[in-house]
Amino acid sequence: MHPEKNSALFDNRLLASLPDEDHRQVLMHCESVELALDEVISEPGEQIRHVYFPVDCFFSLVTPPIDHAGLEVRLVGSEGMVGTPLVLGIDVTLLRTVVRGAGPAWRMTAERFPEALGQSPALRITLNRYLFVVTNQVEQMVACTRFHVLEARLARWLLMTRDRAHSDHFHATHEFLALLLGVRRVGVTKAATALQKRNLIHYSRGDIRVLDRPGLQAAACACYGESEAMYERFMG
Amino acid sequence: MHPEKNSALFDNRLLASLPDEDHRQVLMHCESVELALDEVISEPGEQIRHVYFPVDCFFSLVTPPIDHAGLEVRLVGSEGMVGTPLVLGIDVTLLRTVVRGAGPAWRMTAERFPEALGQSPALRITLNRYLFVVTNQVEQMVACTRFHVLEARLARWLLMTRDRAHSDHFHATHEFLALLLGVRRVGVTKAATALQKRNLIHYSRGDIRVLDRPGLQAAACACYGESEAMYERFMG
DNA sequence: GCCCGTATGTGCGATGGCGTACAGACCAGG
DNA sequence: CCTGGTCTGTACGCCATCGCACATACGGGC
Repeated sequence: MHPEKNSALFDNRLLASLPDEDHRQVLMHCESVELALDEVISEPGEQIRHVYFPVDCFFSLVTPPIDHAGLEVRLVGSEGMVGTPLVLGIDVTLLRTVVRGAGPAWRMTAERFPEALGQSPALRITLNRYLFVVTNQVEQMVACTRFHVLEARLARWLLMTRDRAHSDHFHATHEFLALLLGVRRVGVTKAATALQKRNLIHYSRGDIRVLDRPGLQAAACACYGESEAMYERFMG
Repeated sequence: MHPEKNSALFDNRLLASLPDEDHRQVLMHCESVELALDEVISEPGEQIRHVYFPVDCFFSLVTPPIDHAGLEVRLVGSEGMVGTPLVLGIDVTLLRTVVRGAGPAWRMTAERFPEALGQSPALRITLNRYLFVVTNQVEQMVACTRFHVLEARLARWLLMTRDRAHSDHFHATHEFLALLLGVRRVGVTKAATALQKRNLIHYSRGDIRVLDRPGLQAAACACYGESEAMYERFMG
């Protein structure tokens, strides 16, 4: 665990935005769990058994491989939830969900979740809004992935991960990043080297550190800011 | 209008799947409208005034331009609806919606829509499922746009449009296709020429005709089949 | 029947990413 | 302290697409 991290400072933002009464009621349905790095929460086509409200951990949601390997389409941290299909009453997921940052989360069983939704209109409204935002972020990502060069996409990913890790310091090898971004490992090495040479980041054997956040944001595509702004506009 | 087309044969699939009673009730809230080619239904950020259930017309939903021009992320015909954010209780859209195939649709005002949703649980369930499918199709599209070459993507687009136009014959210039697919016009010309040389399609000055559907499907990426299969699995 | 605008075809150098191969660098465990 | 595995750096030819420029082709309107 990184010393600069203090989980007690965080809560899940979706739950925190609820009125106290609803907040308490929802948490009564939840249990507190500690998630381990690289733990697989779901495989494509599987039934959803729990929804997760990350407190100080985060997840990577990856498309199933069809022709090629998968591709990361969402990064979910304490600003979101895992198990969104259940908000629509659907109990399967078509994405692979992996823990990318270890830490605590609230967890609710899929059986209890509809009950919680029924009890708290505020929860319903919040999660509906969240679904809207996420959907639009993914739509945006289609364009981002199409138009933006790897270096900018990598910078964006680093910023998004930094935010969700609540730390400038986190873990990901070039090999792994290549899988998430849908490019060759060598491509990541080149892009990462470029960012490092500009003193925006430092890395070594999977150990990544963001040195210059504003600089990194300048190197990233506008999608980063757009995406955050969209969240704040509808959820903030 | 194309002679091979007969609108009376079609209905909106989402509405058609409802129990008779619900179907009738929903239609009572609707008015029948005839949409014209290139009519703009919404611009990014605008308030939604109507939802549309296409009967024999179809729409193109395009992301807002950020760095680059937009990019088509959805094609909606009689298998779907326009105005999906309202299903989540949100009355703005962040996409540009344009009529790509003229024809009839059912239309309901944004004010009446929540009422209709409340009256018919079957409608609610159907539209929730539809949202789930669409979301996953867009996620898939991130990967498709990333990995597949233009010729395959073009073939896929032609097949999807053919299905939604209910005809092998429809209209789109290379210039326009380039905008939707996020590539140069010249790229579309090259890809389309290749498909034409293989006798899969014929085109001339924006007039496109699919000659060999199975052949075109073989030329398209697997995403086409996957996408259709996903719809059938959850909506069929 | 000519003309002009729209649509399509072609050419050329540049570039970002691909696939593969191999070399160095670092760390943990025997 | 050596060794083997993991991670990172570099090299080379190839390909899809880019950006730009220009050439042809078709067809409706005067």
